[in-house]
Amino acid sequence: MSTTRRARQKVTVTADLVILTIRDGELSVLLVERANDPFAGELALPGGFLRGRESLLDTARRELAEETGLDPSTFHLDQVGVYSAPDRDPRDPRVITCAYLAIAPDLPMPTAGSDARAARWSSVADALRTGLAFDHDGILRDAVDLARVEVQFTTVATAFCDAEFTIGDLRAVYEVVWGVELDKPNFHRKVTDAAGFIEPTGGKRPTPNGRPAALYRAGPADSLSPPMMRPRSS
Amino acid sequence: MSTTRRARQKVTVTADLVILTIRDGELSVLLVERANDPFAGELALPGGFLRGRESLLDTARRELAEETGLDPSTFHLDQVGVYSAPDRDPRDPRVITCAYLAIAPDLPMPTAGSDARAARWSSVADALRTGLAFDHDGILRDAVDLARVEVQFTTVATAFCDAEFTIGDLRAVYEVVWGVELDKPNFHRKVTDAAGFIEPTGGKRPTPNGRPAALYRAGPADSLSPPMMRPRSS
DNA sequence: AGAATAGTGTCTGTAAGACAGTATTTG
DNA sequence: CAAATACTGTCTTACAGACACTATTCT
Repeated sequence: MSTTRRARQKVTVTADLVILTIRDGELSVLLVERANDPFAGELALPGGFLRGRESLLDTARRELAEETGLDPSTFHLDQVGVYSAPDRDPRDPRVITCAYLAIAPDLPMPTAGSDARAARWSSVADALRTGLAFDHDGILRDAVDLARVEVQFTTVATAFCDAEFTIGDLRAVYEVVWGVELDKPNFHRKVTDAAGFIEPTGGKRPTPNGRPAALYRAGPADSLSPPMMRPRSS
Repeated sequence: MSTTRRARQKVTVTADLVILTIRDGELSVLLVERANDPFAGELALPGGFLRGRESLLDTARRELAEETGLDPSTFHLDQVGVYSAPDRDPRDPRVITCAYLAIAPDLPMPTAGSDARAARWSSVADALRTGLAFDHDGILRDAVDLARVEVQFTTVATAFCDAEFTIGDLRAVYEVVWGVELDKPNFHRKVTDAAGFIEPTGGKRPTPNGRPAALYRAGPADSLSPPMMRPRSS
């Protein structure tokens, strides 16, 4: 932290959110359609300006509550990183953003109780194919990469599920996030043996045609050791 | 990225550096003694203000060059994270910083050709015992945690070594960074089997009293799969 | 020769991956 | 009963960890 006064400048800071969920078997992200320039009419990640005496995490939590209408303390939020390229905002060369990754269950949204902007779910593949405003393509890619690593080493995969879920639900999370197929028997053994990952509730969920699946809830552990193994080709 | 103008504010942004190396068998960090308030006379991480049209990575690289007098392109730089608590700088509630981790070999410094500030190496343990200015204790802890993870999954451990190094040198890096003892034979087999991690130069380095060790250089791989296994109790 | 350090071989336990087989439901 | 889905058992292979052993240098 230099003490020279030379060339010190003030910049605008925002927090942007990558809210991921799984909808219809696809990894999906919450996007907003921009009402104003720059990039009016294009899709972008939700986000907002750092205000008052907030930390950036506070900003992210506040925006998350505004977008989803839900209690932000129920979400898992991780810092993805800072994006500070000088021309990422064409109207002001000095706007930097800090991106946060939020992982959510399949919500009954879009965004009851949100602010006026049109928010919608989009599959990550579509979003990257179509392209997003600013440098949000890169942010989204980085956030998805982070999510892939996080589900491997932590128990956040359960944050994609409802409060009660089956092992099949959890396996679907890994298959969608990693884009692979996993062996059902081995997955079952692995997650039931991982201490603190999931706990049986005692309940069962009927299946259309077959043996009902036991229900589980998230366990107390945060990290997984040994981690979930991702099939090679990382 | 909201388009409302309400409560938008400008803040001062800095990049702080956690430059780690191994000196005398201890994980060490480059610190500067602050000349001015706040925290005049205390030790802090080197850093400086975002200038002109730089990205924060540019700022970090520039500061790194100023502190070490070396070509910044030779260093490995990783973003640790953003620190934006509202009162982390007692004189201005709106100074946020982005911390970067740099990994360096044991340099012939302190800081030939650096700017006027008194820079010195300190062991990480001492730095955390004594305490640093601002929130730099927490930043240092986070950066060390990141380094511990990075050496596990990437080949950056070689960045702690000189251009040519022995397997014993590399093992010492892991032992110091992780604070553990590793089995020599197993470590040797593991790193020589890891594709692209290290390459033999053909040379040998004499030892004071014993068989000379073969010399290696860093290989082309960036990531290690399978990763280096860290003894349990993570 | 003996001490010291580098490097190899071999055994064992653990866990991942493949997959056969069993259990529990609906029609 | 057949079909479908959930779950269990077992075999194989890969690899981490322990550690005995060999190799090459110096005094």
